Amino acid sequence: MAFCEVIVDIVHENVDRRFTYRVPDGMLLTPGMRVLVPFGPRKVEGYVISLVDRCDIRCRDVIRPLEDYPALLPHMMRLAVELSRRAHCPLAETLRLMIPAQMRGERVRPKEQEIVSLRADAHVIDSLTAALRRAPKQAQILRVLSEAPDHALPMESLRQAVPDCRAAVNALCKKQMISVSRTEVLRRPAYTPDAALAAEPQLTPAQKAVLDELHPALQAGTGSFLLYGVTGSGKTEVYIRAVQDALARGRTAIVLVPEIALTPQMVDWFKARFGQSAAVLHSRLSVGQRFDEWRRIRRGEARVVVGARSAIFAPLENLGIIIIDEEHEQSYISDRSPRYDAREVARIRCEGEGATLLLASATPSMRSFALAQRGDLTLLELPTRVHNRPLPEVHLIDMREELEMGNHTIFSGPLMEGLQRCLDGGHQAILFVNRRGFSTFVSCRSCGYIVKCPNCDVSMTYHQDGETMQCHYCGHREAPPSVCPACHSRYIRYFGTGTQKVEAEMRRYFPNVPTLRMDNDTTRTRDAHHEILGRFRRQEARVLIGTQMIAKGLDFPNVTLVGVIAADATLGLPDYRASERTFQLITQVAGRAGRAESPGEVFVQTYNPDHYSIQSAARQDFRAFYEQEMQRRRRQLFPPFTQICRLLIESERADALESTAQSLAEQMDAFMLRHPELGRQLISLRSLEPPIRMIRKKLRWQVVAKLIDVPASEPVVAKMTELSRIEWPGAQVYLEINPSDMV
DNA sequence: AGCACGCCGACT
DNA sequence: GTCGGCGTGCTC
Repeated sequence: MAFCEVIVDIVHENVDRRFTYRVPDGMLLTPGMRVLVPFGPRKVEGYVISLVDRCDIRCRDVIRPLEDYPALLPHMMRLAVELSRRAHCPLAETLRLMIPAQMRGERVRPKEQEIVSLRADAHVIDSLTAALRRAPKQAQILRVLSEAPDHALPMESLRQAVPDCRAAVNALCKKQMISVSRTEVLRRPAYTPDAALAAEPQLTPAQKAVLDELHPALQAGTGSFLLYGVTGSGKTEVYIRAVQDALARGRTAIVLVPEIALTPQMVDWFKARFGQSAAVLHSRLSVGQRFDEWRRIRRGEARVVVGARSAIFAPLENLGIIIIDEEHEQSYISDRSPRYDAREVARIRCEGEGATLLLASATPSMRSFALAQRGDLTLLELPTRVHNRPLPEVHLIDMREELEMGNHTIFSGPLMEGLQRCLDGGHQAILFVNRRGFSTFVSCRSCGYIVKCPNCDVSMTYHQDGETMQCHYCGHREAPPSVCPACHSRYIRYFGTGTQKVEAEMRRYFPNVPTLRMDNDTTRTRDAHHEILGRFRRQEARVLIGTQMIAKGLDFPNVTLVGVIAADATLGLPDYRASERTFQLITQVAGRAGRAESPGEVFVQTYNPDHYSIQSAARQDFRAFYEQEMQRRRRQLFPPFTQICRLLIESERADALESTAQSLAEQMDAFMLRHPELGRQLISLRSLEPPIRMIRKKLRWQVVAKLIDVPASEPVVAKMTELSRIEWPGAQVYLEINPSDMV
């Protein structure tokens, strides 16, 4: 008798264990296969964990396998187990990460196509067609098929060549002259090969040196590296060569990039270099395309996977290397449950599968660089740009001085002059602004009243198009008031700068210069991203104005000027990483300038010209920034020296909010009291109001624990995880670990 | 998570 | 007398 142990696809503690089912005679099951099983009164999907040959209790039969192959490879199952252990979540939750979401519930299936093929030999066709004088359709079909490659055509194409051929096809089938078979077709994303992209550039000595260090590690299937390469230093070519190295030894590779950097140009480029063996997973694929790419990987047909965060779960075997580009990006942390950090998953996969890990960035994260300093990662460097092109010259502009000199516009004198020079020289410019919209707040000059969103505790942003105020948290819109709701004065004014205002000011000072704006508002539609960048590349506009999304990865050879309108906008956020983010943003955006022959110039406008993150970004001096920031983190007990865990509570009702918060704080206190040995792991435990007290009509509160870093503090995190998973009456509780902001 | 079983209020 | 409220408990 054969039995199998199954994890049912239900995410709940109560059923987070193995259930044993009988494998009916003749049913072929292996571990990793997905099955349909009876579960109480209903049928649920499940994952076969193992096969066993005896079972003590009476058990029910597996209904059927969902696929005829194991969707989960053994090492992927081990990965799911490890992740569920670390995240304190049910195994079903992490098993779900290992397959395309649509595969569950059979919401996506393989696509099949009817293929019509000729059964007779080619040389008998002529005589046959002659015999079919009275059946011209049949004759035509035979002729078309005999001219087709392999004497076969998809039914669809045949129908195009020979309209209304159904009856004739059936007749020929009966005569056994042709046959119709069903074959699976892969839905592949459209791609037109571009020979120009396929060229192999000559490696610089620095690139060669980096690859020489990677080579032995790849050979041994070990090693974790941090590649610190300045903007424009040719990191991508290093990735490609390292992947080629892995493929050459029969192994496979994953290249993770931030979704925002997965532009069509980038996709085309990887396909040009790796052809059919590359699978590209990005958010613009259809459900079917994603599923088919996944299966191509699963079958070993694709051996290089280029994709965003979730591609870290690509079902590759024989993994040789994982490369994570723009390693510092927050987008590698999943915002949905189960929360995972793709960089952590990569580390686990590399260790478990004997692969090399390569993290890379021009602005490494504090955490990774600290690991490199400690020797847990091997530091590799590309300190100069390719072809010895200089890093752009950065001018820091003190906007307080501009104000004193009577300049009340958003452009400083030096930026204006620089823009004029750049445009006169026939070049292009990028202006970076941190906020979308026109003005960041609407306020009364006589009483100081600030218009707030009725659903959220935040100020409304004025948008020029449509003359509305918008809430960037809940999307609420309303018309701006003409008189102050508080004091009835008519002195309502708009303050702060967004992308729309910069666009308007550009029109005012440079009326004949075409501009493009790229922010959340102009990239709503499917291909808007691609389209805007395409137009800028074709020089249809001279100036590109945009938010974060233009800061990274873009490579426009004709851009010689980059302007940062308000460099300190990110500094004021309630986020221990605010300085880090500011440094990264300025450095990355500055890196967009002077990437080809003409040198670049960068203008950074700020009200805090003395701040170390702005100072070191202006000098493009990562190490100086790193040293200062690490000192501050150590002094103020912030990550990576500690771990911040926050229980965020949301509720429509103040009483439910309060009672939940109180109960959470009490339970944490009680837990700490019960475990005195954990006392020294806890730096602080506080229950306090967050900076934004309401979002979408939901009141908010937080219980924040500051802990000495893992693993000793793990039981505290486990307790907080447990508390966050409880159903709280009238309130939602979310656990965040080292949250990206504390609003 | 779902769904059944089970024990108390307002209705044909 | 029944229909239905949602509390508790189980699912191989």
